[in-house]
Amino acid sequence: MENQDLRRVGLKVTLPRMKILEILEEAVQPHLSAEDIYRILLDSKEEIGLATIYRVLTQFETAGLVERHNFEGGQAVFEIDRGKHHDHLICVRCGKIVEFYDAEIEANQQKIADAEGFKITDHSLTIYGECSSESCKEGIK
Amino acid sequence: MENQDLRRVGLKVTLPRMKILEILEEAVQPHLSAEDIYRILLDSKEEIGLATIYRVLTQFETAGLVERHNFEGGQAVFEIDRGKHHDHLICVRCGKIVEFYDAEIEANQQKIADAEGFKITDHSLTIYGECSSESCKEGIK
DNA sequence: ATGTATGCAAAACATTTGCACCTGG
DNA sequence: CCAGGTGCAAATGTTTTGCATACAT
Repeated sequence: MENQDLRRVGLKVTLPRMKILEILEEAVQPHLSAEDIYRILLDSKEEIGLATIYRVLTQFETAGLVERHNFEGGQAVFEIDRGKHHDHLICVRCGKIVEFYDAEIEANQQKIADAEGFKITDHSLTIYGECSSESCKEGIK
Repeated sequence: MENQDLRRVGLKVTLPRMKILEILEEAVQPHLSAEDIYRILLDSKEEIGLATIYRVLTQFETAGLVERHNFEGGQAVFEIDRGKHHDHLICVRCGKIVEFYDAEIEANQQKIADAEGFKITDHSLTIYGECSSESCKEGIK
């Protein structure tokens, strides 16, 4: 129950926060921009200001509930943090996003950071490419 | 001689372009934002508009002369492309940037993309952490 | 009640664009 | 000369902020 998640991180349980958390948890495509969330809320007749969405997402990020990704293309996207670290493969044509995890890559990153005397706080690996799905090739998107 | 680089990619040799290319090639810290370049030009008494810098950098990127990186923190940074691909390790405290290359990571990325049916066009790996330099620890920056 | 949260509008940024003027080949 | 380049100001798109009002506890 997400109410608990909110209380646990010290945030009051309010309607905007619950709705936004719900959308992030249930989205089919879990990588959403603030604007995406705004549109989804409008579609479900919820009147929540865009400014509130940005504020809430930033609070969620600080609280560790969501991750913010700065992929190419202007808008940041947010994704619920389910505790399983992963990186992303993004199709530059259709926008499809595939998550992946590679233990060897992770290990090598650690090795490199150690060698340079860095204590890792975060890292992001994003591979851009063209996927092979039919709909993408046809440009149907 | 950078005049040749410019001609080679089909750009007229103009003062702004030469100056910007020169700055990118000679900078001690080769990862510069458009604003950084603007400031450097101002310091050397060159009156070049910020809009021109953005236009020129975008042209350079298209021509393959420079790479644009979207690290965290709003501004994109540009780096001259010397043909040697590498990734970045960035200190979140003092901003220090270390470049690295790891053949195993590269190979693993290719393996993952292949497995998902993606043809890689680009990729970016950035590790954020805290470096161990004395000046950084002391917060002198 | 009271400290927080929200909504709105305005501000703040980074980046792009329109347009009149200038310049390199 | 003339296509292309530049400077300036204005436009854009995203994200943040100030402030008065509304809400959770």
